[in-house]
Amino acid sequence: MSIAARIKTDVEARIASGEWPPGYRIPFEHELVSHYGCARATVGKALTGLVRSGLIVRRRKAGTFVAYPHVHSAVLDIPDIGKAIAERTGGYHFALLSSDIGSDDGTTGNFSPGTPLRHVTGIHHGADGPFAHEDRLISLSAVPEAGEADFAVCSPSAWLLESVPWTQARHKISAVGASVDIAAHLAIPRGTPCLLVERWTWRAGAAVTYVCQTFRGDRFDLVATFAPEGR
Amino acid sequence: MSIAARIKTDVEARIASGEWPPGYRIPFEHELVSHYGCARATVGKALTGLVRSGLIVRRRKAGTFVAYPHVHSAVLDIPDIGKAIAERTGGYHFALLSSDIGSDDGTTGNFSPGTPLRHVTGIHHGADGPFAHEDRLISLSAVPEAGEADFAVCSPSAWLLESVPWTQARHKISAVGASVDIAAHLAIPRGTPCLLVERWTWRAGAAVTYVCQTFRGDRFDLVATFAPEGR
DNA sequence: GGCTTTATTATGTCTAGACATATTATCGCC
DNA sequence: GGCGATAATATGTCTAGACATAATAAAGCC
Repeated sequence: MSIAARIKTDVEARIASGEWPPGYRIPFEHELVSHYGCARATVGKALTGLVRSGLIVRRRKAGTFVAYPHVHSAVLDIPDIGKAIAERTGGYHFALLSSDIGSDDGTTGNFSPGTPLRHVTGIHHGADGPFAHEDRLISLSAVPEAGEADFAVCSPSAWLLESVPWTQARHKISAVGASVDIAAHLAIPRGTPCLLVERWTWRAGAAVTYVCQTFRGDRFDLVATFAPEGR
Repeated sequence: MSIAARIKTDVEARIASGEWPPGYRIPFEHELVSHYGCARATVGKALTGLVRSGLIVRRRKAGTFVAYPHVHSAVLDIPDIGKAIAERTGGYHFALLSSDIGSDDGTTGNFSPGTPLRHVTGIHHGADGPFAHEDRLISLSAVPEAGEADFAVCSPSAWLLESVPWTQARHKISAVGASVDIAAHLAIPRGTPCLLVERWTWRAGAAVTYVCQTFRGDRFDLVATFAPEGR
């Protein structure tokens, strides 16, 4: 493994572990240079790579800082649901349906069996009515603070974005007909086509949260733009 | 604009214009060094950036080559439909429904009015039946060769992937109920939830193709993995 | 010819500097 | 205190080399 790659890995590990939280100023280049005993260009290469992957931001004279996590990349923009709805409809609020604490029974396959979980369901409302249903599991072993959070005040999506740095995410996007339950919550007829977005998020290899969001098909679509760097 | 950025732009322009087609061996580093009068590290930086964006591939001793275009990135993998279907179902063929030549009447908004177009529709079949419906427009001003291509032999998706380097693409993903027409072609009841993927592709700023693919919701979903470089 | 070994070569990574640039902090002035 | 000029500093970009590495081409051998 090259020196630059090692520096990258080390910095990533500290960010993933939470040792260097979002907003933290990581060591200056010259400090990393003396720590690793390499040239500044090597440190620069490692940090430039981390900027590209969105883990850090750099400002001249000020230094290099851990970026605030956000669920999007340069190519597929899946922003915070609340923001997206607010932009489209001009209003937004999250209505909590249920919230309880349990543990993974091993049947879902999303977490290791026995993992303590917070289970939250709710509805995302736009200015003109219900927009999406959300069913979320949060691992309390990965994020113990989630046990205390009041999701009636702050939606789980927004809360997690603020609090937990993620290192890996996977989305599955499919089309389904609304179930009786979901249809009632979204005020649409049963069987109406809906966009189902499932997202798994990991931090440093540990599963953090699994969410299943059902969007009204007539009111939501995902847009992905591919314009590789600088094109 | 930095020297590295200029080199990058120049190389991108030649690839986008078709002057350097897929598979073409671009000048060696030392040739670019003498052409731009800069250090090898600067050329290396520019080319490394192009590797990351998937525009070129590099092989020691052999040189640097223009990559074959593919509709995917490190994060959102939307591969060739044919391949995807073949992998999932174990078989694949494309059945041409219609093929004609016309021009943009200005109502769709996908191309400039008057652009000569080839309009193709067809069905993607897996081993166990119809899988997706495709409705495609190809700009004959951007890709004149598309006027001659026989899409009964090679599907438009595969043909375009082989022939046209793209520089920008946009996807819109939504959920819809199958229309009467589409339902008949896909052998599903009318109104069945389907995943609608629309894709616009550009080359060097010029619209190349627009495609609207309707997938059976029960047989297809998209998966996007976010694992920014090295994570 | 077919095989293995060797030399060549283009890229991959690195160093130890240099100068440019953006931004912040400080100093002096009013 | 408020404001503008100035100095300090971290990053951005670059140079001219160096050695490592992987892949190819050539040479030699059976």
